[in-house]
Amino acid sequence: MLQQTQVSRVIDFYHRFLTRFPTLEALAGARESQVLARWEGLGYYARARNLHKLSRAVVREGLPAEAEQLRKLPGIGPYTAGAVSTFAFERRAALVDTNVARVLTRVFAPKLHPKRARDQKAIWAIAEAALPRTGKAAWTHNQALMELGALICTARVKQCGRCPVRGICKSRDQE
DNA sequence: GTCCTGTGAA
DNA sequence: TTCACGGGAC
Repeated sequence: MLQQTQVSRVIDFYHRFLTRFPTLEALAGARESQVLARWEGLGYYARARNLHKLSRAVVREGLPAEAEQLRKLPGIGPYTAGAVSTFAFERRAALVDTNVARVLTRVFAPKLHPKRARDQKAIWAIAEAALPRTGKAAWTHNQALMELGALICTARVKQCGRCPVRGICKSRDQE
């Protein structure tokens, strides 16, 4: 649900969705039309169809922990694969969403453009290089990167004065 | 108009 | 590599 969709918009849909489909088995057993009905208004309906397909695959074969394996599931791209691997399994996996891409480019590589397709490889390379040694530390590191992007290093009004990494940031506001 | 915890198809 | 896909907030 969070793919290209703000957290504040997802929360209500998320709770209503889980009330209707409390388990993966419940979701897998539902008709696609029922799943789409609960998605109505959220947009990007391919996500609902993919999630439904995914539930059936995972009920059958289980949920892998490695990003490379997660990638094979419908609707799971590079970002979600990394997010599930690190947040659900505490693996040492990199993740780049729109927030992280913005934070990493601002801090380490101001010449890269976070939205530009041809810069994505370089941004992922930075994300890999910035990863701490252990999976547990990676969990915290990735959470911190995303929170920094969501709360401080935001797209419109960045709050450099409150930023914990302003000392090493290559895009910090001059005071 | 830009942005949001992107992905799959062309 | 580029593009369509939703909808709401700013």
